[in-house]
Amino acid sequence: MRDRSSRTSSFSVDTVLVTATGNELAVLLTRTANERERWSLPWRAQQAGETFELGATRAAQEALGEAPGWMEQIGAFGDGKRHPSDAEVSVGYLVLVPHETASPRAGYTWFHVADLPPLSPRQRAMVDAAIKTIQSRLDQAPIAFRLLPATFTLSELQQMYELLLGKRLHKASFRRALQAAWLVEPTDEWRSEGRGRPAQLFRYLPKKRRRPHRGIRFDFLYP
Amino acid sequence: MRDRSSRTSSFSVDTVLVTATGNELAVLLTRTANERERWSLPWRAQQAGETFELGATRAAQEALGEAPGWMEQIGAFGDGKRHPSDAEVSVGYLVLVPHETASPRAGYTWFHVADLPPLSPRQRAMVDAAIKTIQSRLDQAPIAFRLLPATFTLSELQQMYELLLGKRLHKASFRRALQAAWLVEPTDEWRSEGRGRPAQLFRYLPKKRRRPHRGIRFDFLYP
DNA sequence: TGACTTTAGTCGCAGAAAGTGACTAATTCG
DNA sequence: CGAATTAGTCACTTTCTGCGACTAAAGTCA
Repeated sequence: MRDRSSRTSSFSVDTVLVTATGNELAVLLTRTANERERWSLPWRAQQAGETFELGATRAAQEALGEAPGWMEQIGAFGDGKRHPSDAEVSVGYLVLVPHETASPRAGYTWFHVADLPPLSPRQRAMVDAAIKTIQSRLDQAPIAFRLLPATFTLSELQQMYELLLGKRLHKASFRRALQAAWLVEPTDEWRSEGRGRPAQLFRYLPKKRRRPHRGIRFDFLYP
Repeated sequence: MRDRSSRTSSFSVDTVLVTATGNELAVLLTRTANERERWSLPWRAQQAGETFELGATRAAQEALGEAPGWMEQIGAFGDGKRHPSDAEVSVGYLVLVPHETASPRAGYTWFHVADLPPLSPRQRAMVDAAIKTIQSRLDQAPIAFRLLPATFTLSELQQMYELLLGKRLHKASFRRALQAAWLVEPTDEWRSEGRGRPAQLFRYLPKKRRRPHRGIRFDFLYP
């Protein structure tokens, strides 16, 4: 009855693993085995009866050696564009990796997003969609915290936001907004980073109460 | 070799057509032909070499008789959940339909989102994702305008936002925010709707210049 | 006709939030 | 010790939002 049980399915799950290195975003790539000199996102042929999430988790785990902390589907990609597999359709996942745990297995390399090698057109579209997703969900999901270690200084957090937003932020304003949102709680640890006054370490505080936020925002990004 | 060549491909494109009727959102459904008494989203088996967008456009066109004005992919759905077709994967599209042009062809019926008939689990998930997409992108894409006719009064626009946001808005604040965003321009037409002072008609003004909007918003929706 | 109702559209104030520069605090370097 | 460096806070100004009260232009009804 199911006449394709012997073949793998005709679609793949691809992962865009993103981390932040210093002052740039980076994406994890691996060399394609069969094709000519090319790089590829970590991907996986979808197994029957396996959820997309599980497939993406496995692909990420294979690349990093550990399970990712945060994942979100960024859509289905196909449209005849080429892909390392012969899959008709690829489901893309954005995976955020804290820099501290960003030690890939052999064969995987981080590339700055501004300086990516050629990818298959379909995977290139996925990377672009992933970056767009990061920026558009920055104020709706704890993205910045998933790119930082479990504890961090407020300066590190601010730098992360500046990287993701692509603009400088004022220190006092940043901290005031952070306080109002109840997003972090202080630990009793401090870190001395060479020069200057030591900084207190904070951790992410998942929000219980939601602010019924004021106003209407007509901040259209599209024309 | 391709032992299913007589069949259509193993994935479908499904459309969640949404309109706003008075004070509720509605989704367009059609009866399934083969299965027992059930309703279904308009869907289409994906043709080789056809983009998802084109497939979604065709499905929408078949249901409405005209091309949709705005569309956005809401993701890939599968995970073993049942679907009217035997497709392993379905790509979902959100399609917005202005109420004025919302006259479906025979066999298609609008259902209020609060009162949907049973759907296949996969399509039910798509509808939920579509509604979520509408609300989360309300300030990033001209969603409200795609649910209204080409010209509209500001009161109609405000009612649309109130419907989509699920809360009342203050008239003066709404209009002030609207002015600041340069989203609409007045026409020289007025509409007298029975009682009361006639209202000026406005049209959507696609934005050229983007405001570099102030501040950081930590308005996390998720915990 | 003229008071009353209904809807459209605007004004201005009070209070909240964001932009900003200057300040204090704690550490390392020389 | 003083200069340099980074962390953290304060206070003032500007901008934005909530909101009530106002004017404007139509219909309704006695």
